[in-house]
Amino acid sequence: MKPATRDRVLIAMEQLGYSPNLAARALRHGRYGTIGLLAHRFDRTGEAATTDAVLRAAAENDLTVTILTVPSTDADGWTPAAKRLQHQATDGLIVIRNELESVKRLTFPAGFPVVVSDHRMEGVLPCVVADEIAATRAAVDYLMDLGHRTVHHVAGPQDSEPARRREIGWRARLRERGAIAYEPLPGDWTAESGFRAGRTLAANPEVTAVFCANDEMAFGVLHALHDMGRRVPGDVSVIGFDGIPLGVHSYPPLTTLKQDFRTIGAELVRLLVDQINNENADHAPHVIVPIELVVRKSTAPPPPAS
Amino acid sequence: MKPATRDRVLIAMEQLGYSPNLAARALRHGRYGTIGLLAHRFDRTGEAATTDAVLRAAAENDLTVTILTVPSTDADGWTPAAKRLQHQATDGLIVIRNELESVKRLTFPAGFPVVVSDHRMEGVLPCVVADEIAATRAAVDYLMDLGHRTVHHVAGPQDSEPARRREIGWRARLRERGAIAYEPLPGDWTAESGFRAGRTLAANPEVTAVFCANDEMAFGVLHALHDMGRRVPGDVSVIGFDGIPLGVHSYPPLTTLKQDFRTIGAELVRLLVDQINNENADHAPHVIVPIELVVRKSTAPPPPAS
DNA sequence: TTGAAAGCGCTAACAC
DNA sequence: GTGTTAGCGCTTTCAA
Repeated sequence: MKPATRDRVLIAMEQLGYSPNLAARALRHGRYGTIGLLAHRFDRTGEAATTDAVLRAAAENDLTVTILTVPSTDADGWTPAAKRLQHQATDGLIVIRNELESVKRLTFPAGFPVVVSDHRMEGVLPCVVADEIAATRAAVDYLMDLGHRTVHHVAGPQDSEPARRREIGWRARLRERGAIAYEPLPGDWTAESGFRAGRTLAANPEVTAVFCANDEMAFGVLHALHDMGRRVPGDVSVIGFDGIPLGVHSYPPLTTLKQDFRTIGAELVRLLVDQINNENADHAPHVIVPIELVVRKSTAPPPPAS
Repeated sequence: MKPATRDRVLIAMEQLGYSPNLAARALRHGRYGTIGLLAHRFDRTGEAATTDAVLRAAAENDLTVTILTVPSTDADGWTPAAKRLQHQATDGLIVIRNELESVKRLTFPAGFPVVVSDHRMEGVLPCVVADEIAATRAAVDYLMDLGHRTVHHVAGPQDSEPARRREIGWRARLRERGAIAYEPLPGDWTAESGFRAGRTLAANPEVTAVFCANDEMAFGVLHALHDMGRRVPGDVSVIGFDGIPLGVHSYPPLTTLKQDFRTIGAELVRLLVDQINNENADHAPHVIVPIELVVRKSTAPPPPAS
């Protein structure tokens, strides 16, 4: 076909407002050019950052992303959602943020491409995870090397696997170094829960270092510490987790364990595309993305008195 | 058909891993059961919160949401993206966060359902917008009633319509009340840009009140103010915009203009569904969502010396 | 009540 | 190179 003819057709398409019918194309092709993204909420750090990264990576692969939120954390919420999504027009599914044991309950049709960001699926499903154990070790080491005798912990919700791993890594490292691991304070990822935990911590003069399972809770802890007249980092050091942008401008700027969400998103998409194309030699590949300790101003050696 | 038979079929479907082919159904039906969401990025406050709300509302309407990010703010980025999305398998499109005049350039096939969150499309396309003018008036009134002689402004990017409206509202109200509107400091929504503006403001002893076009920049301003030894709210009052959750736990907790993202998302979906069903009597309905002034601890009367 | 057939819009294969 | 046709999997209509 002559280029000129081609152009004329394109122009005619434009004028008539014609565009190919995607449903028909998908029907013929057996592919939708769309991947599903299953998560809990999209207005929180981890989900939002990962979603953004997945969207970018998908765009580079000429894939559209269809999103399905899951109403509640409770186990029953997941399976119907997964069902619905797998019955949607998608070529595969990315599951992020897995609370509880819901993931184990997810059953997919044999051969339906799925990628998960959950440690518990190692070897079962392809997964991409952050190296949370190494990160918490680094945090504990950093604080103890500064001279702190132990590190207190504000934990995430108990039904969250990432929260569990952060707690496990923290406890294990303290034990290895012969420090006492005091019972962690319960949190639920929100700054509000961090604030409550912070009030308890602020009232305890023994506390010189606090490791929070995410940055939002660290914000709450900082707030409580200020409210109760304890100085950061003079009296108490605080370290967060995730590396949210606002952490650069908290008061004081927050030392944190920064996740590489861009890489996580890119790897999730890569693994899924491999599966869709049947290009994965490995049955259940497992990518570990490192986490970086970013030292800012909320951490310092403990006060001399202590 | 007997209920028992029905159950047996359902069980067989389950066992065989059968699920209806959505592409075929969509082809037959002429509907996809999917709406498109067009935006810029999803890891920032406004986008993320609105996205989350749209997702919830869509779920309630048994609609799936397909997302397309737009690589850059620049005008050229939008039209191809919109094209791609309108060529996607969607029954309609929600466009959020419209930078520049890109929206005007968006042309859709006649009758393609679209909802926009942009003031400039009033009367042209159905739109849902926040009442930013009223909000900025409230902010200026609140600060001046506290005794401040004027209010400085850290603006958002000039190519953003919301940023422009916030600036216009602020300037107009100051004029109405006979106060001087000093040249606003430029920002780009990031805390980093707020930090830079904050350093300039902190160096000017005349400054007693600062209105920031979003909360993230307010965080940066607070940081700069602290760094340079100015007290908040003792020396300088700071007010933000959006009402992000972390604003409750900044230091000090941030007075802000809180947007009702949930309502915005719900209305966007409602208007779109109306269009898809041809139920809109009004050609280009226009919903205005109010913004609430939330007073926390970053604002107070000016210091007596001033 | 049950079954058969046509057709949605596209593309790949095949015949001209 | 150009034109025609069959069929993807579903739903709806019409016939038995």
